[in-house]
Amino acid sequence: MAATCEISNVFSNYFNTMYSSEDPPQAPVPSAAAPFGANDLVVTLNNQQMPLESTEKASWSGEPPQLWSKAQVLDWISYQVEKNKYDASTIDFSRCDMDGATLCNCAPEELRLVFGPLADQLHSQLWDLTSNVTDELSWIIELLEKDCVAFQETLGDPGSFDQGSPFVPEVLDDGRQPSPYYPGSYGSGTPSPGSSDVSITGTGTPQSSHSSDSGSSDVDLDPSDGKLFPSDGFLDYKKGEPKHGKRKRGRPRKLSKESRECLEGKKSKHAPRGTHLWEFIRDILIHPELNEGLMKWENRQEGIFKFLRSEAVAQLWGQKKKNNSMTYEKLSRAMRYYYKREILERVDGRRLVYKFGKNSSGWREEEISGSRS
DNA sequence: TTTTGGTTTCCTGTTT
DNA sequence: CAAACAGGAAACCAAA
Repeated sequence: MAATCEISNVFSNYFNTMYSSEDPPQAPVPSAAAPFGANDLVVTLNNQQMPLESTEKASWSGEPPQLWSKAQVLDWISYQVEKNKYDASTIDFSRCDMDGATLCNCAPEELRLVFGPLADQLHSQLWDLTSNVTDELSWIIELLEKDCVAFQETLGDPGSFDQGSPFVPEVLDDGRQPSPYYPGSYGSGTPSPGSSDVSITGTGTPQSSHSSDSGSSDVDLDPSDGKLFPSDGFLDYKKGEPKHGKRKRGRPRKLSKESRECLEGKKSKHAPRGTHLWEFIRDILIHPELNEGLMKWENRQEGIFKFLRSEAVAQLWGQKKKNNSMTYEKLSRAMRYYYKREILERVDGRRLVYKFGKNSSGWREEEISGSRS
């Protein structure tokens, strides 16, 4: 039960944050490659007090603007006004009496008449929302639904998660409690905005040659792939071997009794290449509103960061790769391979702490803001 | 079809 | 003692 609620919260909050955290005033955004204005989030880094509390769901969040009611439109406008510290007295609210569809049809000039200088901001936000919501939404909803089923089935079997459920908040090592929700922002397959645009604007490092593939949309959940977390028990699947024919990637696990249970018909298809692990990590880090409790910067300038909830991050990565047996141990092995490639540098003596290396990109504030202009 | 990059999995040993 | 860290080895898979 707790787990189910947790994951629901995760995604609710994911929506809230993703769809409510639009462009800050200082940076309007041509982020075609940045789904749901992901880059926007970056610049709000220091704005800890978002107008909308992360735990509070905006009426309009998670819904395509075209479907907003008049009330939702007003909510959204109020939110924008507040977020941008805009002087609401200059807005003619009587002219805001429109539903989402009408709002979306407004030309920038019309918006300007009503909203003045805020209009461009609104228009750009609206554009982002309308163009980005759909795919992500369906992807995540599908994931959520399946997760719910799976988790509900899990509840009677507390031991199923040998790593412990990442959705149960842990006490952070700094003594803090993680946010009340599980910020599963990334796992939902954020199409790694930086992996395409940010990487390119980056340092022209070696990986940029293939970052196009890694940056391609990784919203790779084929809607027809209803077997992501099969309702007949992904937990069985997670421990087991895939269906006959193809073996699960990686070194074969030793056959356990759980494995054998899975021999019948559980999916084995792995996610197509998408975001690389380091990009996944980076993207969690550069969305501070979403990753609260998962990871944090130790030193943003130097690219030093720390895992706060290592197993949760690993689970999220596993979700993204459709591999529910991912653990921090395995994730960290992949991280260690990055040392050689200088995507990461060692940080000796500090547990769960890593540092971006010279072959990484897209995490520096300059790069991020640079890619937006 | 083969090669290759990027993991994933497993393992043993070491360090914190 | 548990959790992380290290890094070798082997396997997998998608893309080139």
